[in-house]
This record gives sequence, structure tokens and C-alpha cells, in this order.
Amino acid sequence: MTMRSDGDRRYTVKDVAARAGVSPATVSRVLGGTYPVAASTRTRVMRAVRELDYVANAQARALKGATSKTIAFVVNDVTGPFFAHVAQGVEKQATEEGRLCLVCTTHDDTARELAVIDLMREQSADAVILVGGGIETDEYRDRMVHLAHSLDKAGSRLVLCGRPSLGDDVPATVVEYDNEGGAYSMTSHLLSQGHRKIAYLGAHTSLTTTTARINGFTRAHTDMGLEVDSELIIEGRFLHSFGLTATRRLLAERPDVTAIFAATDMVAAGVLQALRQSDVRCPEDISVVGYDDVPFASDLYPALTTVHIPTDELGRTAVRLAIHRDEYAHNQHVVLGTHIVVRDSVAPPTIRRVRTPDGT
Amino acid sequence: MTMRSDGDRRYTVKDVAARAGVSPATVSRVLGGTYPVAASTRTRVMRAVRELDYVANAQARALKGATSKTIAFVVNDVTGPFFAHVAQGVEKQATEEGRLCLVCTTHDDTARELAVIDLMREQSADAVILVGGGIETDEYRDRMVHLAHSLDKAGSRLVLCGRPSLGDDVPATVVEYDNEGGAYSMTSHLLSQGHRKIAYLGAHTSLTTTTARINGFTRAHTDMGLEVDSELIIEGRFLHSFGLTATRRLLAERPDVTAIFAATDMVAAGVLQALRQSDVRCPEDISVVGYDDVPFASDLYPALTTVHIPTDELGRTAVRLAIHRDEYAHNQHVVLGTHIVVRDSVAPPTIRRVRTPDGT
DNA sequence: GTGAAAGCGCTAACAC
DNA sequence: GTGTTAGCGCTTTCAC
Repeated sequence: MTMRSDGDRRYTVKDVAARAGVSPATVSRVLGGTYPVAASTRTRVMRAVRELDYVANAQARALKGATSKTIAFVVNDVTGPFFAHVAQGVEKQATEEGRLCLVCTTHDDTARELAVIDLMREQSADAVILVGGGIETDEYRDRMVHLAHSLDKAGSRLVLCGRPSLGDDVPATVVEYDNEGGAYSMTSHLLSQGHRKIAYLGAHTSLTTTTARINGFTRAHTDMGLEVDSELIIEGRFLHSFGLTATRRLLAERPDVTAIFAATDMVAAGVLQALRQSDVRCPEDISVVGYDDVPFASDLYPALTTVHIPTDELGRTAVRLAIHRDEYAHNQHVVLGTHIVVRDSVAPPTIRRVRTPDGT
Repeated sequence: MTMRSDGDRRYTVKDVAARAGVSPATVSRVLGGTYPVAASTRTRVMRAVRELDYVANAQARALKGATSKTIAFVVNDVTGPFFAHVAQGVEKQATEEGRLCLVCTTHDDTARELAVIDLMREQSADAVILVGGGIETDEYRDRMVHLAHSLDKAGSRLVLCGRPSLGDDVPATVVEYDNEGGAYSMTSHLLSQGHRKIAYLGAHTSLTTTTARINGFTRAHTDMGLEVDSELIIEGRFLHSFGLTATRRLLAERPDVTAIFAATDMVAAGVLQALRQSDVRCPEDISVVGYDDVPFASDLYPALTTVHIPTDELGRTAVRLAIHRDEYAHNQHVVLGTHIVVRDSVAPPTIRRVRTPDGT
């Protein structure tokens, strides 16, 4: 009926023990490593292991006390370069720590996020890492606090990666990047080039990421004695298509805008495409900047000025802090730095569509 | 010493049973679902579960007969868009099938690939999916065959995703895409536009992916009675940086080349950047095409003509065939179609740097 | 419809 | 040094 070779079941310690002429316990000791075993016995056991091509049953091993040696990793969408790079950091560090990585996606579905976390709880993973901005409602926050405690009780550590802390009394590790600082620097960069009407494309009310970035955006204006035109903070999802449509509308309705701050590089890609389609030059007519510094940012045309996030470090740190939380006991909230990387998509403002020889 | 609340251990079926005033077996039956239980008992049990915030121990459950309900996924690098999208397909389908995803990376390290697969074997995953081109040596092939059998005995199914079959007698599922066909179509497209000197950038001897693509490339030439200039098949890794340097060299050494077929879109991005830096226009002076159709392909400038791979379907199919291999018993080798998507990076050839009014 | 008991594969006390 | 035994948390016969 079935295609696989049933009948010969998977070998167990018993099989190995029988073949090597020792007891199962001895086999376990040899394989475990940290126990004195006679060299001759070890040799015989190892030979039996090799001959039978034996591997231990991870479930059985995990059942017996210890942890399952896994790290769970929850993202919205593995496909986004930001997530993928954090994932890479997580995976690399997990491997170095001798852990396996469990991955789950939520696709903007809060219910699914909860379901997924329960699954992770069942797995008794060493850490459950939540990546990306969380939602900013009290209800959501309460659920997270509850989850942190549930996981803690199950022996897992909740790690918030790229989203703010839930409070000091909550058993969770937080690894953030300086979201606001990045937005501040970038906005200052634009402002100091002379831009005064900057549109922020891709605000997402109730997303923690947005809140921080808008704060930085606003503070940069305030610090220069400028005011933010709130109509220029445009809501939208972090999608290429949003950058496209929002830019078209902006072009039509707000000829005074000289720079666009896209919430993510993905959105910026859409913006650039819309500009090209409308024959608006970047950066001569309009400057464009992004956020994330994904690898293809430098392949866009023009190469995109953007905010670099230390994605790899974010992932590695998350794993490191969670696993060694005894050593890092007083360092369970870390903020990694961000910085802008200047490429070719920003220039001083000009009056759009009226090309003056110099950029004044 | 430790930060987590030790002492109160994780609840078990026993705790739930005690609280609900039933036996552990009954709790298991309620939670399992598929067994007749009195409505009143069920209610009491469910209440206890909720009150204790109980979740089952996945390891213990897996130990008892069944599978671990996980799918293992081995890629070279999660960061590449191609892998990420296949991963997404795998993850989505796995979720639909009630499975969790285990992810591992190999980073071009064959030894690590083997180690990783042993880890997966320990986990008794339902399927172990290997994504991306394999290496073409007999030794490697033999090891794969051996692994297929080992996994089969452990109750796991080996799935080769995007690489050729190991032979009909090997217990493995193969989900390929028409690698050669894509290369053939694309090359024909270029040829029919009038290009005669096409460089293939990013050949990788001993990689199965390359072999298939070069075959398609060559066959397209042959079918039109043309011959391939073997010097134009240039070795290199699938990296942006390779596209960059190889193009610079090509520009300097081979002014007769009118089109570049990049092995991947990533390489194509490097090619386009090099062209821009050298003030060579695309597609007017040189046409460029890629392979993969990653999302940012349409954001390159000019938008890239490339070969579309059904990544999502690849991942989903891999999972589906592996899990339901009894139903799909005679369909364990599937080849999904590829097709070219024409955008703006190809035009008929001109004599480079000498701009003629029409493209002859 | 429910309980008691056995056992999955492994490791950690505890003997010898 | 090595064997024996118990038990991790769960499911699943087998009784009742």
C-alpha cells in the first residue's frame, strides 16, 4: 500500500546495544560523550552505530528532561528581504549554538500568530523569536504578556526582535534596532539638503514600527523649527504596489513635495517605478529615500539612499541572549544602532518639472 | 540562579485530568478529537485545559508512534529570493497540512549538508526537502542515494526540489522545474531578435542547474544552425559582484557581444550596474536577461526580461507529494513549467557605441 | 463512556 | 566500567 519500506523499522539504542554486545545504557553513554567508557567498548559501539547507520530519536531524547534544542522563529513573511536577513542571523547563531530552527509565518493574521505560538509552546523550543513590528493595542499587548509567561513556564524564552519592550516585569528578551534614530537621521539628511515638503509613504497606524519612525521624522522637523504637514504622512502597507499608487496620487495632488521618505525599500522601489513612468526624474525632480537597506537597494535606479538596519546582528543577538540568558541576565533589552547609507537618490530640491541649470 | 520561574513545572495531562476529575486517558481522548466522549466530560476537560493554559508536549506525542508533524527544509541560503519564495511555498503548504517547518542552511558546504540531514533524520521529519542545484559528482550522488534510503527507513521522505532525479529505484520525490526549457526559450528569444554573440554569465561547472541551462542555451543555438562560442560561457558564482566584474571584463575584451544571459537575476543586477557605470546603454547597446524572475526583477532599470520559475508551486508541490505519497504513488517525479517574461531589457542588436537610427 | 496499564526510545540514578 | 531499572508525557489497547 505504502511506498516506503515498512517492516524494518528504525533502529533504536537496543539494536545498537545488541549488535555491540553491550547494554542500551552503554550505548547512550558512548553517544552522549561526557562519560567514561572503555576504549574497546566505545569502538565496538561506534562500529555498530556505523553499520546500522543509527541516529538517535530526537523526540525521545527531548522527552527525557533537557530541551528540544530548537529555536522557533515567527515572521510575517519569509519572503521579505528584511525578514530573510534576520532569519539568516538567527539560523547561523542557532547552528553555532547547536540548535535547530523552527520557522512559522503569520501573514498579518493575528489569530494565526497566536496559534503558531501555541504550536511553539508544544515544541518546548528554547526560544520563540517574534520578528517585526507588533500591533499597538492594549489587547494585543496583554496577549503578548500572557504568552511571555506561558512560554516562560514551559521553559521557553520569548524574544521580541525589532519591536519594543512589554515592560520590565515581563519575562521576555528584547532586541531592537534604533528605529526612531534611523528615521531621525534620514529626515535630517533630507531637511539639511533643503527639502521642506517631505512625504512619508507607508504609515501604518497601530504598528509599532511606524510609530517610532514617525516620531523620528517629526522630531527631526521640530529640531529644525519646522512643522510636519500631517497630510503628507500617508497611510499604506509595506508593499511595492502601495509605493506605486501612492506616488501617482502624490504627483497629481501635491506638486509642492520635493522628497519622498518611503517606509521601506520595497515601497521605495514602487515609488521609483511610478516616478519613471511619469517621467519625473530622481533625484533631480524628486528625492527618494527608503528604510531597511535591503541588498537590492543599490540595484535600484538611482541607487537608493536608505537606512541600514543590522539585520544579521539582530537575529544573532536574539538567539544569543535567549540561550545564555543567565549570563546576560541584566542585558535582556538591547538596542542596536542604525545609520543612513547615502547613495544616489537624493539631491537638493528644485521646482519640479521646471529644470533649472543649477539645483536652486 | 536562572531567570525563569522554575518550581512550577509545565502542566501535563495528569494535571488536567486531576483538575477535571477524570483519567489522563480521557483527557487525551478529548484533545485527540476522534473519539466518543460524553459532552459533559468534554466540557469539564476543556475548562481545565483553559484554566491551566495547557498545551501538549509535542515530543511525547511524537514519541508515541506517529510522526513528528514536521517538514525539514534545507537550503543553501535563506536570503536569496529564489530560496525564500520556495520556502514560502513549503511553509504555506506545510501549515495547511498541519505541519511545522524546520529550516537549515548549508552555505555551499557539502559536509554541513550531510550533518544537517542527519539532524533531520533524528527529528523524524515527515519530509526532508533539499532545495536548489546539487553537485554533479558520483561521490555526491552516491551519498544522496544512501541518504534517501536512510531517511526512508526512518520514515521520512527525501524530496529533491529543483534538482534532477537520482534514478527510479531511489526512494525520493523529485520536483523540478523546466530548467533547460527556460534557458532554451530565453536564448531563442535573444536569437530571434537578431543577437548572435550572447555571453552566458555564471556557469558553475558541476552544478546541476548550470548543466541544464547550458544545455538549453546550446540547443537553442543548434536548432537555428548556430554555434555557441564556448569562450562566451563564463564561469562564476551566482552573485551580484560576479555580474559586475564579469561584465566589466566582457566590455573590455569582447566588443562583439550584443547580449548577456545572466545565470540568475541577482547576477543580472550586477550586469546592469556595470553597464551603467560604463555608460553602456541597455537595451540599446547591449541586451540583458536573467533567470528566476525574482520580485525585484521589475524594479531593475531597465525592467529585466527573465525566466519565470514557479517557486511557490515548487515548494507546495514538494510538500504535497511527500506527505501524500501513497495517493501520488505514481507521480513522484514532477516537472513544473517555466516561461519567459518579457520586459524592457532586450532590443535588437546594434553595433555597440555606434548608434544607428534603426536596429540593424 | 471511562479507567487502568503498557510502552514508545531514551537517559540518569543506582547497583555491582 | 557496565548492566539494571525507572520514568519522562503521551496515546492506545484492553477491560469494565
